[in-house]
Amino acid sequence: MERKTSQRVAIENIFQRENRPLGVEEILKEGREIVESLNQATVYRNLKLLVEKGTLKPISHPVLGILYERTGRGHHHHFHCRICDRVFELPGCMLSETSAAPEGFVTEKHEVFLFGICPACGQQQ
Amino acid sequence: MERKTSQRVAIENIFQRENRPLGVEEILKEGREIVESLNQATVYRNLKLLVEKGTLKPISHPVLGILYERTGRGHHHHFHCRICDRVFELPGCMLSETSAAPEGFVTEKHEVFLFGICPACGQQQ
DNA sequence: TCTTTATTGCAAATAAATTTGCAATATTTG
DNA sequence: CAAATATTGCAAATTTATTTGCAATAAAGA
Repeated sequence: MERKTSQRVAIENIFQRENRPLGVEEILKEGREIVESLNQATVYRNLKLLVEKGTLKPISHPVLGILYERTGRGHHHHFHCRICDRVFELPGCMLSETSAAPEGFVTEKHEVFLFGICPACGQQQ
Repeated sequence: MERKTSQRVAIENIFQRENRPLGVEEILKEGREIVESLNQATVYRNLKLLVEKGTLKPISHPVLGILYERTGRGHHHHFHCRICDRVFELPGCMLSETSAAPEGFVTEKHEVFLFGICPACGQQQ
């Protein structure tokens, strides 16, 4: 049966706390602040389990590569801050799929990636 | 000085003819129909030159990875057909950057990827 | 607490994409 | 046409991301 290890708990907590898509490197870095021995392989293994369990799903970001985000939060877009390099989920959708493509194209789904400066970084300037 | 080899010309012609973003594999496959000896390394080397020259630019597609498209065609979105796996450029933009992100986020640019069925594949069904 | 075994850390192994060394080839210019 | 050298094909080398074998560790239940 599945065991509740400190590293597994740490990884899950990081997703809860950050509440945004995270990459392996980021998870590893933050995870080591909680469990200093945390290894890359452990992160990969737990991410795989969490994806299989349906807790997380991988997304492919055009700049940052593969990130993991929590499932079950409905359609949303992604915002990438060029200052802090964090990605945020933006709930809601301002894109009309029917008018997004010309006549003849049947749009079934879409992904929107926004780039710029997040509120936290904007204030510090 | 730069030489006009058959393989270089072939690669440039493929972009002209297809008029859509292309991946290395696709370029190699089509290129070999023109110059059968065409090698992968040659494709990579020529793509690099064309990018440096400013003729092409790489885009990172969330599903297909890195594709190359011709520069100077203004802002557009990308449509990926799940039947033929081709990517098309959709000129125009139906996304309002100001309303795309909540208060506090400063959006500087964006990328939209649409997924579905292209006109050609839609007709064949 | 003891036993079972899931999980971890580490290093080595894979996988996939891209680059590079080098001899052979082909384009360009005199 | 000959000479100079940019370019190619090929295979090996890199690079980066991810996976795996294995012995050591640590949850969980009896």
